[in-house]
Amino acid sequence: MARPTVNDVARAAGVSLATVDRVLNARAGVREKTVERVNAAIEQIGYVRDVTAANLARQRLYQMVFVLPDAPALFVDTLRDAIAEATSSSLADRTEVRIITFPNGNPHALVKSLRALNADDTDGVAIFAPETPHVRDAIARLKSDGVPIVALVSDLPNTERDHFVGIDNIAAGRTAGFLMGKFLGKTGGSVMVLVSSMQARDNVERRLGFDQVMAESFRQIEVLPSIETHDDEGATERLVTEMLRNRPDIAGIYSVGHGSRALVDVLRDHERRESMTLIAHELTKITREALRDNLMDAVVSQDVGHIVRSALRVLRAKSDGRDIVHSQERIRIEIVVRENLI
Amino acid sequence: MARPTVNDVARAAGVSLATVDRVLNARAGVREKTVERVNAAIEQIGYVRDVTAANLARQRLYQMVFVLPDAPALFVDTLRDAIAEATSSSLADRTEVRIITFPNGNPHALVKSLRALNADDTDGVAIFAPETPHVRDAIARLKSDGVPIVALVSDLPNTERDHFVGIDNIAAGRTAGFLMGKFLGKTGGSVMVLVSSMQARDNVERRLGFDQVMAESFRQIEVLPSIETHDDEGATERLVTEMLRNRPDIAGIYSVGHGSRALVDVLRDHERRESMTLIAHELTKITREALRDNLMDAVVSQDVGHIVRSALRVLRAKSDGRDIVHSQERIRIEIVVRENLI
DNA sequence: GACTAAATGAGGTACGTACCTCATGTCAAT
DNA sequence: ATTGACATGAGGTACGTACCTCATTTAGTC
Repeated sequence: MARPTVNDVARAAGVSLATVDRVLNARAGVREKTVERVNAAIEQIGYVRDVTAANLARQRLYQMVFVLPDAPALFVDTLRDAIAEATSSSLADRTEVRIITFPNGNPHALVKSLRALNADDTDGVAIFAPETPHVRDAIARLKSDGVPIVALVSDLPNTERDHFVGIDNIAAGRTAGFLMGKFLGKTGGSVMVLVSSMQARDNVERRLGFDQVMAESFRQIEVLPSIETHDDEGATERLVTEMLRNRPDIAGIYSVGHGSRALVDVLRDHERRESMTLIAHELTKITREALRDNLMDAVVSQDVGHIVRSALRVLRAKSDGRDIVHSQERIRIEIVVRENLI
Repeated sequence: MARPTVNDVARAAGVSLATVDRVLNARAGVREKTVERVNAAIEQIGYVRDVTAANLARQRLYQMVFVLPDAPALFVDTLRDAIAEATSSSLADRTEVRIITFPNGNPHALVKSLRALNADDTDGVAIFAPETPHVRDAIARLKSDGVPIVALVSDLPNTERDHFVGIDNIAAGRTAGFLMGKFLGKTGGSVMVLVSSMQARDNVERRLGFDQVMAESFRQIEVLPSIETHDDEGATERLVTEMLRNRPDIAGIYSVGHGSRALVDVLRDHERRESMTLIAHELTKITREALRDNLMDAVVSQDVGHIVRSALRVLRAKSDGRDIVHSQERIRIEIVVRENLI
């Protein structure tokens, strides 16, 4: 009944402890046939390495790095808070977390930061950044150095990142579209769409998914072209105000990007506030208050706590060459309304 | 920089390792003043016990028990699957899981099962059962034996359970009500409500929340009295079929309980299928398919995987007398629609 | 069969903590 | 001053694994 140990493996394989150790830790100097015999024994008696004992013996300290932009969007702050919270309890799993911030929209600064990292003092990197050629190169270098890398929130599919921690943004856009369609109902109307930037992969994908659903299931609703805000709050306020003045047919607003402060500010005291259906992404202080005040109807979000914990789990696993449990690492697309706000 | 150990504490407090050990493990034979000195030193140098090393030394094996009904509702199977999945990886955190099943609606069998448990071979119990006087007594006995207990899915507030792992069911009902109101829109109509049993606390609370929101925000919708199904599929089919025949004003159906198979079966080929708004609880094989097939509009759910993992974490913490991180143990009320189905 | 290189074994220490024993210290009551 | 009770110290072993050294065996080559 008791869990088998390395000594049991040694006995079962008819070799010494030292040989089992060499096999387990992939050290050289063991004949292929012996390796097989040991592995067979491991299989047969169901040995599983005691990771905690191993880490204790190894005096393992995982040194992880999060790379984030200093974008003015509140979502990034939320993410940063989640990292801070994970850090406070990370001591328990021998994980040390550093955060590197790079100026928003400055790929050179980002690349410079990434260049400072190396395999000696970092066991894993989680990156939230747009995919540019420079970033691709920097990631390739880190990978060739043997540093595990995960993309955070926005995927980097054309790089060698080991894993993507975040939601399927097309599906997130589809979800927002479905809700918009259902909420607007038979009457229909037009929908204004605000995106941060058409450079940001997640924004583009959400818009794509939104349009898909609208075309498939809600033909009575007209979706207007995207308005790019570039996270500029002043500009956004002007654009939204003007749009609302000129287009009485607008019945809904879909905020695709990571920040919705300006939009909420405009609408809070607007005369059309009551009749407007508002759907945004990411649960932050702003969207939370807007939901509570019945100003916003739904928020499509992702749990940043999960994202951070998942990123750390995946990086630790990759760093140890272990497999990950995919079902546990799937990040859900959450729908938050006034009533299930926490 | 390195994490302080017991030896550092001993040095800082000016006592021996043995005394620190006595203090840490609450063993007798240490003067009050010395205890204080050691605790001060712990505080000052920021010592945190290495739980993994401690468990290794202690050869700790957490023996946890889940107590579940054999209700025919699919949700219980889903929960059982989640426990099975958690069990497969529980080896890593020295946790052994047993499942005890009791016949649905038979409190005596349940109490008999609980009586068989004792502090010697169980370090924690997670219970999903209705709160009856017998159950209360059984729980009180276990608690007086020093066994940590958490209520699962449905709370047992009048018992001495240490914690409740599950959602706020009033809020869950409110969420369902909000969606129903939004989906039905200005036109309104009547809503049929199906509950498993008015004995089940979670069902009652959901119904309560649903009615609250309807009364507050959607006065144009008439909510009909609850229909009790007692998880009897044949009876449910008859009741629903009849109701739909007699009441052309019904525009929505809210399924409060843990099972929706019969409801889905009736509606799948029903002529009014298209015009009906359907909202149910718990993501199972049945509701999942119904969402996918556009038969159901939304499911208000709770992640059983989280519930199981959270229950185990809480029980381990209680068993060690450690505090729990409440933010991590909060179970979210999830809204699942066709587009964010995983 | 002698030589060499590679493979394996034997045995140790260490990680941070738990838990044990035995010796020695302290203090107050007698 | 002696006794006894209690407090504390010293030092050990153990948990399961990593990693080290050195000796010994084995396999392959000539």
